[in-house]
Formats: sequence, C-alpha cells, structure tokens
Amino acid sequence: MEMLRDYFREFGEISDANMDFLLGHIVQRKIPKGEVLIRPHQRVNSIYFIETGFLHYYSYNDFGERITLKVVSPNYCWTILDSFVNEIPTPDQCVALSEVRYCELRRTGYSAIKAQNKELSNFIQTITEKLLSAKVIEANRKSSMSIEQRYLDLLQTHPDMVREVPVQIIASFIGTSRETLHRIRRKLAAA
Amino acid sequence: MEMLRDYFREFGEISDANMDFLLGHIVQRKIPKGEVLIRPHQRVNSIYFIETGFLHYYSYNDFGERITLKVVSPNYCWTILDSFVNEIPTPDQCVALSEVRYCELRRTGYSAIKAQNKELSNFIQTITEKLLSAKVIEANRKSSMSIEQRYLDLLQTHPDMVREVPVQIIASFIGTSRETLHRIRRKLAAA
DNA sequence: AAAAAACTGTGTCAATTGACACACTAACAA
DNA sequence: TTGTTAGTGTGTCAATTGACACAGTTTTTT
Repeated sequence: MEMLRDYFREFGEISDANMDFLLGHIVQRKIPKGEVLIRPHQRVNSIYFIETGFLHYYSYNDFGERITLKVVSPNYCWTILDSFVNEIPTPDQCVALSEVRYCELRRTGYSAIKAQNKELSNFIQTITEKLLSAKVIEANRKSSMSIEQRYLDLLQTHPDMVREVPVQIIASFIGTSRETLHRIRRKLAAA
Repeated sequence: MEMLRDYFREFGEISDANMDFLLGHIVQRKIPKGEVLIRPHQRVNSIYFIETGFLHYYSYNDFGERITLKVVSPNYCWTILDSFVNEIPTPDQCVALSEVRYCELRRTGYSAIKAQNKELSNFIQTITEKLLSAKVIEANRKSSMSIEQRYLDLLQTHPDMVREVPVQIIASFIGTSRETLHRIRRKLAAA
C-alpha cells in the first residue's frame, strides 16, 4: 500500500487521519495473467491503482478491429469513468497482460471519502482536476506526434512496457499496424 | 448569459442563490475575427464559455508544423487547464476564427465559487468529473475512428463548423492534410 | 478600386502504409 | 513431452498519403 500512499502524496498534503481513512477503503488484490478484469457490457464499480504488471484496456471499432485504448502500467490510477460515475455498462474490456497486483477502491468507498470532510473532498477535487489536465495534455501530445515519435516516447517513458507487452498491442496503442512498428524498429536498430 | 445558465443546469441542480453567485463572477465579452485570445508563453487566467463563433486552439510540433488541438465551438467550455490551475505559461495559442461572443470566469472567481459553500464545491466537482469522463471518451473515440469517419462525425455533430471554418484547419483537427480531406469530400460527393 | 493575402480545388509523383502470406520461435496446456 | 496456440520477423504488392505545383476564387487591406 506504500506505493499508493506515495502516489496520493504527489497530489498534496492531507492529515494522517485522513490518509488512513482513505487507505482504509482500499483493498489489495492480485490476478493472474490472462484474467479478465472488466468484461464487455459490465458495469465498472471500482477505481484501480496498478502496483505491478500490465493491463490491456481495449474496445472494438465499427469494422470489428480491436483497438487498444490504453496499456495500463504500474503506478497508474485507472477506471472507466463513464461507467463508474454514471453506473452504466461499458462496451469495452480489460484483461491482465501479466500477473497484476493492484489496489481497488469501490464506489461506496469513493463516495464515503468525498463525503467525509472538507479536506478529503478538496483532495478528491484536486486529483480529478489534475487527472483532467494530464489527460488533455496527453491527448494533445498524441495529436502532435508521429507514430515513430510516439514509439520513441514510449521507449523513454515506459521501457518496461515495450519489453513485456506484445508488439501487436504496442502497435495498436500508438495507432499503427504491427508490421509498420517492425519497420520503425528495424530502422532505429540500423541507426 | 442564458446559454451558460442552461449549460450549467445540464450538470445538476443548484439553488437560485448559488446559481446567481456563480453567474455573478462571470463577464460577457466579444472579440473580432482574427483577435488573439491566448498568445504563446502567456499564462491563462480564465475559463471561457463560447456563445457564438469559433476559436482556433493550436500549437507547433517539433517539426514546426502547426497542429490544431481543438476548434472550440459554441456551447462549449474551454481553457488550457494546465496553465490555469498551475499558473504557468502555455506554449500554445488561441485565435478567434470569426467574431466570438463568450463568457469569462477568472481564476479568482473560480476559487471564490469553490470556497463559497458545499453545494457549489460539490457542483464544481461534478462538472470536473464529467468533463474528465467526456475527455476520455472523446480521446477513445478518436483512437478508434479513421480520418474519414472523423470527418463524417464532424459533419453530423458540427455541420456549422465544417461550413464556417477553413478546410486546412478542419483537416489538421481531424489529423490529416487538406489535400486528403479534399479527396474524402470528393469521394463523398460522388456517392 | 486595385493589390495583396488567404483559401480552395486538383493533378502528379514519390514515399509510406496496410494487408496478406509464410517461416520461425516461444509459451502454454493436455 | 508433444501438440497447440500466440507471438515475431520479413518480403511483396496494391492502396493511401503527403508534398509540391499551379490556377482560380474569395477576402482583406491599402
């Protein structure tokens, strides 16, 4: 749970009592490789924080192609917010690409934390605001980078992911085919 | 200001007094076509709500190409959150593509609203959460659509934008060149 | 009213990409 | 251990794309 505590600390200071209250609503779990965390048409009732391993979050487009929406890596907080907040089913799915250790905060816990006191509700507001900001920056960066740049960026920021996750999935994640990603790799290896 | 009032109502109910308090911190403005709303390396101190007209929000990538990050259309709330929240300069810029009428909420007003009472701070939390959710959905949709699908989607959801905004900018927004967008248009016209 | 600037439409050509095919290797289950 | 499945690397070819060039139109400025 120390990893999650540090993750929270990055967003600001809160009292020890509040931090304990917060962490008190969270449980640690572990799932094996290949296990489905979210199946299609299911409602997502938790927020997840990944400690080790990788999750594959994907959906299918109108042509039936599988689209990787995110490869969730350690030290990252993830959920399908639309499903979580509005309590509606999601068409997407999420599978463990390796054994995954994670922390889970259920909806009831999330509500309790927000309602507990002012410091905690402000803390949640701060986190939500920062996540929104980060998401916008990420989307903008993605827009302005070529496929090759996105791959180089992944190599720098998540070398472990590039090593452990199948090329097909990495390729789909950065928005291209596995063959094109091979060409990029070959080119980079030659240089 | 009625348009903004309706926009807020979509996010939930608040008391008349709180709605008045909220709107009391907002001023209406108008800028002519071509006017720069945000210049590069400036700090963004407001949240904007567009009533009429279009804004062009863009940056430059490593190759010096201008990348359209967003064409902001009416009934939309926009800012550069990273700059607004963290009070840091933004490298991006924003220009009016036509005469634009908008509402402006400055940082001081935003803070005052969040601090006023529980209903308002919860209201802001709800809005932030929904915007985050919407942003994630938008990014995921974009990932799973082809250029042509994105154009068809724009035609459906923002026909006015497609009519009034230069093709170059629309093309850049959906992630292609103006020539390719022409080809798509020609193909669609033929069908 | 004339000149300049911005925007649009289109053709050509080289470069990039995706789709397919196939051989090879690694991981996993019976 | 062996068969099966999943994943990787590479070559070919057709289709798509971006870059460039240029003519025509609209908008803005002087």
